Amino acid sequence: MPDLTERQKTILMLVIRDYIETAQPVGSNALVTRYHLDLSSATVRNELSALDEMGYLRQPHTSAGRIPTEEGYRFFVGQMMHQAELPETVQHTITHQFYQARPDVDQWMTLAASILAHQSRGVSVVTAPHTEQALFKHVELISTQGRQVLMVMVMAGGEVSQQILTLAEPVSQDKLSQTAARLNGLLAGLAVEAISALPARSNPLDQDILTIILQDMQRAKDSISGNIYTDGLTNVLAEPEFAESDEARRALRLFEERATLQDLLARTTDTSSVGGLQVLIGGEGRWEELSQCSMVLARYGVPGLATGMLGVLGPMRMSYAKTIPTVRFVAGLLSDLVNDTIAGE
Amino acid sequence: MPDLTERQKTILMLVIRDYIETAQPVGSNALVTRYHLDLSSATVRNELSALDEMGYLRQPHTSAGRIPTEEGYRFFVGQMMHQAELPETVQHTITHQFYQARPDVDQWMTLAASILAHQSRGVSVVTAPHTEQALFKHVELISTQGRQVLMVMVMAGGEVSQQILTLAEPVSQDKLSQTAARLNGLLAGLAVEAISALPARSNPLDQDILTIILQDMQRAKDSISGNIYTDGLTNVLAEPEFAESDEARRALRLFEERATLQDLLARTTDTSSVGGLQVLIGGEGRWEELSQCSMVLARYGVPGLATGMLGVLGPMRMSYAKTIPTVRFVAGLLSDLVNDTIAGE
DNA sequence: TTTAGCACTCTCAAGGCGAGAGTGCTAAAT
DNA sequence: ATTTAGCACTCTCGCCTTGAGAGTGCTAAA
Repeated sequence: MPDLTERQKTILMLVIRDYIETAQPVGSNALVTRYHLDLSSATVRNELSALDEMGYLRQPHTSAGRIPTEEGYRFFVGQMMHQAELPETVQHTITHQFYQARPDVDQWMTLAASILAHQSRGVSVVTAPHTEQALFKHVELISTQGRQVLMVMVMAGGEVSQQILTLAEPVSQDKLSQTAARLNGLLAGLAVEAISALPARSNPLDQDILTIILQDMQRAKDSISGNIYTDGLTNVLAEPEFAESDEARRALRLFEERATLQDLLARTTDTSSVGGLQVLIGGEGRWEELSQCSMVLARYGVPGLATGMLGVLGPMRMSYAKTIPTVRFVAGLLSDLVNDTIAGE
Repeated sequence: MPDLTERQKTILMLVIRDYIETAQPVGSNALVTRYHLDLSSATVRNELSALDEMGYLRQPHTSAGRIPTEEGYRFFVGQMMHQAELPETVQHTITHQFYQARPDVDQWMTLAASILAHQSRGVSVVTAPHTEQALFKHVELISTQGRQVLMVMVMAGGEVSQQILTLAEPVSQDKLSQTAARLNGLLAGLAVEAISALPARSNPLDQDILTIILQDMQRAKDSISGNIYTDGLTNVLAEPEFAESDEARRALRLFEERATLQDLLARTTDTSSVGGLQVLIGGEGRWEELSQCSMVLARYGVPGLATGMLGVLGPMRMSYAKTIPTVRFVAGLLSDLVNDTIAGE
């Protein structure tokens, strides 16, 4: 990271911008003619050589143009990170789509994934907002048929978990309602730890349901509460660097295996950093499968209460100039929505 | 469809089986040596020529081996359709996995999709069981915060729809519970038509909720109630015929656009045909995107009450011998599960 | 410090060539 | 009337060569 001269900076930025557009190695001649530089190609050549030596650029082979290294991309992203803003018209379109959708977490997530994928031409991933505390709020027990009972549990923050239980013997709806009422009175506002510390209930039905509730809350707390929404998986196949599709397969498989993906998302951003973007370039050595890819990730929501993740995966030469502001904007939008839902008003 | 001699049939079957394995055009010589036929290559050549003329086989170019036409695949599938059975050990493994999963429709669907994709090495698609009648069963209204209310509606058959509503002004949980109780009494067991025929309610809150319920039920009736589960999207990228990935992209895109996929599923199998398999070869002229693909589809569930679809997409030379029995078996399994859930006991 | 000039390197597309695989046809064999 | 052997023919595929083009690094002059 020795200091670059202003001229080196601009040249580096131009090379990367050009390569992102064309996917072709860019040479000194192309650079000076295409961007009307007030320099000769020879001068540019010297600078390129310097940037090469400093590790920002490299040549796929001798006597080809330069392409960015991971370090180069990092510089590029660092430069543009703060300046880029989404055009107002696009902002309006996106906002509009959210207000038109049904007010339902599932819809929002799907929509967010769709918008991210379309805007960035990459693969999008969104996780539902997830309560860290897992505070009990309300439970309902609805008899469906015979011994089958539908349990719907709501946690503070609006997270919902539903499940079908099979009881040992049929129980009337009345009795179920009473049980639910008792539990609601008992558990309202409690966290997992508080609930598991409670003494066992005398009523066996109450105790059974309580156990299930505890399990569900634990699960809600541990995992990125299940659903991961993705979209645009085919976009990446259109990119020339994935034409032989072998690299593409490895990256896409990562997106199919939810467990690995969860791990990646969990490790990447800690839950306190809402608002900040993270750009992961080339897997950062930790994810073999992503060695050819980049990800732009952000956390949204209300820290400490309910947060989720969203991001975009693309080739390393993805259009950061478009992806970064889009991710940032959608993250902000989702944060607002979560805020509204939690605040109520 | 002129009649084939026995010898022609066996040769045709062998050619197709071989091509499915190797993805290479198969010639007369390879055929007779690899399968120890008691014939000379010249004889086989004559038969191949005949099968070619009848439209079951074709040559990619003069003086290459033969590959099956769509008609050929249809013959192949027709022959094996009835004989193929899944090995018992595999049956047990699959059954076991279902009994280990949580008893939850969402889990079942995910699992079914995963199993289908792994077994067939293709792309799987599963839709949740879907009530055709949409009979109201129960509604719950749970105040979450301020004017936000969580509505959970259960329909006969166990289909659940949940939604967050924003009321014009805050309403207490007591009042919500009363409203829910009133509506439950009023609507229990009614179908959409009966509900929309009801006179307007005097209580404005009741009327509002009623409207929402009606919307939800209508939506549940119309669409394949939302979720479509897929898995194994990357499998298809491993197939040699999709190496240049352009064909693959078109097919996969179909799977990403849920609307189109729903349309395809809806048109393909009518809801009465539970149990029967459908094999769609080469898009059958109706789906341009699938011109290089085949799909094995089945409907599961209880006809008239709750049915869903499941299937596998693969290259036209997919392993039907494995895919068909797998799809059939999983369809049967899901039917049983739906049956259990509905019957209660 | 910048630039012009030049020799050098490397890729990439196009063309040529030979091997190999497979066919269709004809004539002999069963 | 089938089946088979033999043979000429066709087409692909991999390999090589070749020439054009793009781009570099170096040196020496501005």
